[in-house]
Amino acid sequence: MKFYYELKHICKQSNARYGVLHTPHGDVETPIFMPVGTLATVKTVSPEELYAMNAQIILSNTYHCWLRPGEKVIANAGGLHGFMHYQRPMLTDSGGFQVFSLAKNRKISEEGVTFKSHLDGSTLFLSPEKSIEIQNKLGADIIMSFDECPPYPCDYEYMKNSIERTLRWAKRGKEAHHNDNQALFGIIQGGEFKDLREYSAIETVKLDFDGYAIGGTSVGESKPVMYKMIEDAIPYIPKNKPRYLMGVGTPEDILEGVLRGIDMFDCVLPTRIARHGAIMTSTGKINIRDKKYEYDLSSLDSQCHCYTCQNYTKSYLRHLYKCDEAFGKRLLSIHNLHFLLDLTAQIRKAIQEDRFLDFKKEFLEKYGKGKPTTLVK
RNA sequence: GGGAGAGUAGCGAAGUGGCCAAACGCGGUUGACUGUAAAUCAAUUCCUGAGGGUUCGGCGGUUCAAAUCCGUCCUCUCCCA
Repeated sequence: MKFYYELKHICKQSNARYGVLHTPHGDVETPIFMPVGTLATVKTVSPEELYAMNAQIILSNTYHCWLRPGEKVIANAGGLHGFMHYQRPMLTDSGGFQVFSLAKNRKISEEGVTFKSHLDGSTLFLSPEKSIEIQNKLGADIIMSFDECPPYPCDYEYMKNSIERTLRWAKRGKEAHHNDNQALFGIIQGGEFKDLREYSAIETVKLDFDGYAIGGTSVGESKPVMYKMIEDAIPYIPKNKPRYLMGVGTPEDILEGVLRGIDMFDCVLPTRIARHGAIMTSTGKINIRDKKYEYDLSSLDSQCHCYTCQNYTKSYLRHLYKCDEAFGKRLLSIHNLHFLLDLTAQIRKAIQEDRFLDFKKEFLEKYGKGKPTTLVK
């Protein structure tokens, strides 16, 4: 079954859209948050737990799976789905983010990127073709074009050269992609430069991908800059294609993204900060380590229906955290993931009922730190 | 009864005349984390009116200066009887 996106409804109050991604492993309702499972695992959480929290699609990563265990091992097990015992839709990132996050260990050339392995120092070469080839073997439903995620801040000339090269890489990757069961998304870059964002968007769309991502976000820029990056690119992305804001994020950023017409989000934040004791709740972020929860027999969030909140107290979760128990990290990860998944579920409902703006306002008022919300349209 | 050794901040443990309010680790208290080199990193941790004040088992001494040297007492550990 071939991938396609179905736009179902645009909220009458904003650009927020409700739609469905049809993939070989099932449908995904959008807007959606995608938990990140870099090394073929959403850290500490089982597939069954992901199903239970209604995760519809998760991410994995080309670079990391390429290094360990290697794409051959994964292909041998029937791709990521078989390997991980996970049967819902999946997306793999191309390794483009590692061009940013592992910048100290890599060198970019026209041909591709030479990495010095962060594991053993060996020299590795990732090209657009190689990234696609690996992703073909990993077998995710959606794969990403190999790009350079440029640093922030970044000067204009560097950014211009970078996006031109990323466009050439996008073309090469598309030509190397020969699996009709996998959708291929292009990635729009351009940093904070409006003209470069627009140019990158226009040229990437010309290559005709199954969906479009906005990249180079959440790399240190301020929130207004990030929101502007979205606004600069969105008008050039066809309405009948899904839009994916890469590496985002926080509840506020997801709401701001949806407001501007984003359909897909992914972020390590919920799982990472859970392992570090930080918890997202309907009334704001808390840290379970804090002493004030020592005797607190309430759940993390009275509004939450996740497994953790149904069964465990803050007092107990604090104990697990302070003892560095793996079960604590798992329970906190389940909660944070559930929180963002539930947020996107509420968002979808609000959009269908043409009250997304009202929902956004109500949510942020309760969540606190309700940053200034720019109204669009 | 005889002999040897040891007592340092919440705990462990450096320091053995001035550079010591005292390394370091743990523990405690907080903060950060946005396509995961992150079960990580950072701050803080004697009291304080922030000027200082009171500390290194207790007390007394030597010295310009003591956690560090001397005397004495207390406590603990080990060995011999």
